[in-house]
Amino acid sequence: MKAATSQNAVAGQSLADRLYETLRAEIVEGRIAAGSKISEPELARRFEASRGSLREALMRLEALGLLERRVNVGARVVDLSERGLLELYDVREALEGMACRLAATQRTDADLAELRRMLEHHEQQEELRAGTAYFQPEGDFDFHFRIVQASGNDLLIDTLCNRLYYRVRMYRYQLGMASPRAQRAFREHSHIIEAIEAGDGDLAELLMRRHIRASRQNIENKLR
Amino acid sequence: MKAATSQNAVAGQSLADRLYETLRAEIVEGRIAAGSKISEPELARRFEASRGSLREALMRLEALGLLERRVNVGARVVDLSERGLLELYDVREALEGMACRLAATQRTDADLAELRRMLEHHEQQEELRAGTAYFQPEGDFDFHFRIVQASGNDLLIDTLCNRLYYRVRMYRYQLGMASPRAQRAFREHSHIIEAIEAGDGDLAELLMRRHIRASRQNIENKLR
DNA sequence: TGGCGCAAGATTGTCGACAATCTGGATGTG
DNA sequence: CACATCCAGATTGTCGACAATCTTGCGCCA
Repeated sequence: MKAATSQNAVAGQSLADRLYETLRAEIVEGRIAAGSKISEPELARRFEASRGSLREALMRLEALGLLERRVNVGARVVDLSERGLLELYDVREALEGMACRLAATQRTDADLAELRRMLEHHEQQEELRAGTAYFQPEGDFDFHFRIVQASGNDLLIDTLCNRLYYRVRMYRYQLGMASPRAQRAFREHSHIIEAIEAGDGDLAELLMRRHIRASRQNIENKLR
Repeated sequence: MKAATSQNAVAGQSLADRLYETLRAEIVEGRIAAGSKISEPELARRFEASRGSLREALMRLEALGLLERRVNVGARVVDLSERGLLELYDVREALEGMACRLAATQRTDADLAELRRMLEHHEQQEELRAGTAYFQPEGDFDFHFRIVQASGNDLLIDTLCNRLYYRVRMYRYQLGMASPRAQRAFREHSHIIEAIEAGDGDLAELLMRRHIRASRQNIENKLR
């Protein structure tokens, strides 16, 4: 093993990789404001990297849909909008519905056991927090995340977990969309697992789509 | 207006943009073989560009899902597989189904007129080619393409028309999946348009999903 | 003879500099 | 006073070179 040449070197990761991950987190969490302009020289100085490596990171962020770049003008962080959030829900409804359908027939026993374990964990947390509790967003999302991975469709997994995932988190962080539908969401998750366990793809898809549509409706009501 | 500095300069396009588009076409059409390794120095010499600009094009191709890159190893064109093709159909079924549902309520009159025009055009072509005809792939895809754009959901449009589009075309070119379901596909398209015109989102989605699933089934039968 | 280690060549990652282009403010004119 | 023009500064796009890493083929040893 060689010693790391830079301070934060990780095996199998390039400098551009680390810049990409760091910037991604800063954009998702709003430390770099939505809609703000990105200055390549400024960021390069801040991270003590060359503009080339930084540009590689920026291009990956553009591919993720977190940045928009225009030739000879530069990059801007995407704007968050009510419309964009609702669009995200429609795409999730379609893709996670399909993921759920596939998971009903493609899941392994390990997938199912893991889903049950997560559900139990959520139930305990809910009991602790009693009535004031809201479904912690990360836990909810992990649940969805896990179902997608049980679908066995690599393209679907990549699209949801690598492409849309960070956009969802960005909206949650910055528009604070923690859905306060604790018991209801818990029951819906529970029914979805049952359908998956029964191998009923039609029902599993239907339930997941309803679940996501209910979230969307909940947001829509809040917004007006 | 300034004179172009390079031979093929286009306004509002960078060199990396052009390399990206050229390479994308070569990969989609199989001129650069699926699964083959990409040599940065070789391609840079071939296009008389620097490695930097070429690398930018390669990174965009990676974001498109046409290349896979590993750190310190290089880039390879993705492999085409039966499994990958079927995965693509499942994702399309979910997304185009949703696009169809949205188009039923979001379409403009211009969208509808354009869809009808395309359908008529297809009908004429089919009459000309009589029985031996097969539904020309590009025409079929343009139809799907147009419906997606009528959905009004920018995220959905981008995902299907910028991300998955080229992967679909790559499979069509290289595995030659021209579906020989001419009359049937034509009738299905016709019914889809009617559902969209009637504003019946449920039906429009159902019909589109059946349509795509039938294509998938057709491919699946052929493969065994 | 088969397998391991090592060195040479080639490839990828990173960097700093130069050229082309855009942005914003000052200036002049109707 | 409004508007078009132009210039200066800054930013982005492109390039060639150097350093780090991987691959390949050879030699050596059990």
